[in-house]
Amino acid sequence: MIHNNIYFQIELTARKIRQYGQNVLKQHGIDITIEQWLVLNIINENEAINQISIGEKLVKDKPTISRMVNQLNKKEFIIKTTSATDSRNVELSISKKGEDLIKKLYPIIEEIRLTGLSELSKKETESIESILKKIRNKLSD
Amino acid sequence: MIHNNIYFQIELTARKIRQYGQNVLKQHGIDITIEQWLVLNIINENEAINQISIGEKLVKDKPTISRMVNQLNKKEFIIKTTSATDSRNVELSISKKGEDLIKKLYPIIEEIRLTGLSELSKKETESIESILKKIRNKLSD
DNA sequence: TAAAAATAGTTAGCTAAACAACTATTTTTT
DNA sequence: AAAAAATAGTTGTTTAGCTAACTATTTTTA
Repeated sequence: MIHNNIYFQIELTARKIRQYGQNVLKQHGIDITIEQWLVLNIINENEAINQISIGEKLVKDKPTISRMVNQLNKKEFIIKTTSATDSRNVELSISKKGEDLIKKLYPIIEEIRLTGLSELSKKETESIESILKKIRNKLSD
Repeated sequence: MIHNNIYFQIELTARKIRQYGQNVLKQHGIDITIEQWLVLNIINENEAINQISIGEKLVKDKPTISRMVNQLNKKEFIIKTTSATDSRNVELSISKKGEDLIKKLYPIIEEIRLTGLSELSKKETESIESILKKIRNKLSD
């Protein structure tokens, strides 16, 4: 049966995590998706980063990052300018509004993380990390 | 850092699995998505099933199933009729063309499964299953 | 039995993932 | 210096997931 399939369980768990997280953000009245938060957080931690670098960190392709960055820009959480030294690159930085959101979000994101992971022992944490990595490695050979 | 986050790793692994699987299907020249295959397989194993039941098995909502079923119908892999006893329900069954595809797909799907999971020990398999379940349960409280 | 509630399915609108094709620069090669 | 290749980003298309709103039946209940 399908439910015994590990692939299915991984995908299902990923969906549940996203659903749960999105729901908590909604309850707090926050207009951002989990994925957009990941991007915003990276921009906050890396001054003048470009989109390719964000893609490398999140393992996502150029169009996906491009669209998410444009969402964040439209919502005025970030500032997007063209690099003065290489006009192919954009330089992304966080806005005041973005900083405020980040501050508001930190405890909420932490709450989301703790909710799902709080009861995992150190051993279980290490175990799932290594098994997931093993699966990814086999699929990348 | 983001890569140490278990949620991120689960989501990343789910994406890798889908990418890898989709790629193998493409290499075999097969015009179906992984998700559509899951639906097709359930229809193959459950005569006259309706869409709600498929949704329950795959833990997906009505619109998602509706669209996937319509794709399969358009590609003529299934036959979709209205139930004679309750016209709210559809009755889905596999077509000859769908049966042929299923037969062709079984070894390919098995190959995809084996590729990622072959080096997991029985203990690792049980371990990841129980940890993923634990996470899902905590998120559903 | 008539009204209300539940059920099955569809449609619309949004985000994200993946791919291909494209523009516009910058760098490398010859 | 001119041509070719590489790089950064955007746009278009398709599929899937999610929510909300909708139609059309069937079942419940008052």
